[in-house]
Amino acid sequence: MDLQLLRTFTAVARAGSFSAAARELGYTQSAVSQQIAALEAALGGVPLLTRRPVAPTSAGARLLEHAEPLLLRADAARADVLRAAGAPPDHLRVAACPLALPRLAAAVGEATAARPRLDVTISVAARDEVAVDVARGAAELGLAAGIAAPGDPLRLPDVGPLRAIGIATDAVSVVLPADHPLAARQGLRLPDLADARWLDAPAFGAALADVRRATGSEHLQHCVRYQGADVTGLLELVAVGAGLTLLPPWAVAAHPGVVAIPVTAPQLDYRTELLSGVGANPGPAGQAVTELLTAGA
Amino acid sequence: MDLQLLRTFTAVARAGSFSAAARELGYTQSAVSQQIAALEAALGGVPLLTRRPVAPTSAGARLLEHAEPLLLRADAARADVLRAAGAPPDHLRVAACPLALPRLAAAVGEATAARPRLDVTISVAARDEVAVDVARGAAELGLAAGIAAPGDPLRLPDVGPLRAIGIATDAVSVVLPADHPLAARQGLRLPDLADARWLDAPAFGAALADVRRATGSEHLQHCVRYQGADVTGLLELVAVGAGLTLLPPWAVAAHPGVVAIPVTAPQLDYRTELLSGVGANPGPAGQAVTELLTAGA
DNA sequence: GCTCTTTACGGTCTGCGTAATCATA
DNA sequence: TATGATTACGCAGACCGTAAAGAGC
Repeated sequence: MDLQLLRTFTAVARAGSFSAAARELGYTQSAVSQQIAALEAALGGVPLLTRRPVAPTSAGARLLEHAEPLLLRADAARADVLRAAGAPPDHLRVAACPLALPRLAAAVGEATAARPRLDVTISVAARDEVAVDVARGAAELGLAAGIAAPGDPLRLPDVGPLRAIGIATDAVSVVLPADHPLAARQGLRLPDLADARWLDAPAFGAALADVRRATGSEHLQHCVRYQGADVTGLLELVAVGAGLTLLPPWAVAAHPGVVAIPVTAPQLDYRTELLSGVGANPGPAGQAVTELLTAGA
Repeated sequence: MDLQLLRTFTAVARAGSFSAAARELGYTQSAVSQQIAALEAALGGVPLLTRRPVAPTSAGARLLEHAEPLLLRADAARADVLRAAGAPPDHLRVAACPLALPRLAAAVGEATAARPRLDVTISVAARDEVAVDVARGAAELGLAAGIAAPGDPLRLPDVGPLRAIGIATDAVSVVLPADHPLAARQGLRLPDLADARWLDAPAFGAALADVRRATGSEHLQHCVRYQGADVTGLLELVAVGAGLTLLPPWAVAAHPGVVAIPVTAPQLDYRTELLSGVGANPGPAGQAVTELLTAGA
């Protein structure tokens, strides 16, 4: 199974058209048609796509599920090899979850004070995207944050070997609208909130899967998904009753309309990890930032 | 990056010789040499192997770490597609961890009583191998067992989408030699045992990584690794002081020379999960066994 | 000097593009 | 009928095997 065929297959499935995928990939229609035929032949003649309309068959859907991680890992492998062989970069790129930014800002500020010529790009992304960026070499360092049981590492997508160092753990609070019946409590047990509506906020490490594990509720509620990276927006959604979320209390501060109640059970940490390539040399700037970030831990 | 080149690369690295790898793969020496050269060229001209002696460079070592999971996932993808398209098999193959065998035996026994023509192959493997076997299609069903925090799923190697259903949780005990100073205790806290020698017994879901997470000890002791699938052998090792291990108390029974002390902290479950392909139809036999196994949960 | 890898070269096969054909809305 | 996928065909490049050359112990 050639990865190039897989790439073409995903493009066709995504575009819903051979011709559109061909344009996207710089092939002719004919070439794409032949590649799909070759892929189907290589897989025992199983049809992967229905034609007209073009849509994945059930077998094709299964393949699609595998394709993205496969291509991602292939990219990660290439990036890893190039990192191991190449010279350390002079420009530092850091991908970070929104709630890791204060710590990152502190470290970068200190580093720039020490070495004025520092050249850093910071990009904000959800936890999984941070891991992906580091794995693909789009960033030298990553700061991922999210909810984990005490002592557990974050559950990052499997993008191959990554070095992950825990640099901080904060407490976890439930963020509720101020007029919520439980808003006056001193502490809350998550299993008691298993039936609540939860916001799905992957950028803040409070993705639905995390919440479900923490609350122990099997069925996941239909809920609002917040793709933004801005805490204020998330808190606004909580304030208007779109759902609850889990955050470290300092992130809520004194936002009007919401309150943060400590979680008493189960024991949870809001954990921040520093991600980097296993064999990578992040360069002098990356080294400096790494040391500053890990020093606090 | 062609997967075939990667396969050849791993063979060369494993064999430590171009010619040996060529014989193994059915190529000529020359073809292997050209494939390696092509792979190095595709990766920006980075040398992946030193020649004479043939050994991976640091970049090659990074690639090797990616290669196995990549090839594994590719196999899993192929198996998944074929499962989705093919007819359900009439022969049922089950891969199971040793400590899941009693439950499996009960279910298979009941199933064979109901349908005498049942055709089942059972193979015993470590937890990770069970997951790999199911993913690659070498088994229709898998029974994986191991230690997890309450509510957490087992930490299986990422081999793509697998359906995992928890079918049982048992208590966890520390298995100690009978003459151990702590052998008379009623219960034990694992953090107090962080400095103990632990056996590394991956087949029993007590791999070192699990133990380290459970005990909270960062440094992993040099220890004895037990690759066997036989509980008696493992208990013998404990009896002679080779190290401790974590098992459900029923597995220890009345084995001479060892005692099982319940773990009081942290909270741990010995969890058994039933694994199957996501879109797979396990066939009538698999269906029957699945129902019997999940009925108890 | 011997073993093992690399390079050179020729044949075959794959894979893409052009263009014609076919199927479907 | 028009859009879009498939098939036919020719050519360029990839890939493997044979054989000669080169490199390291």
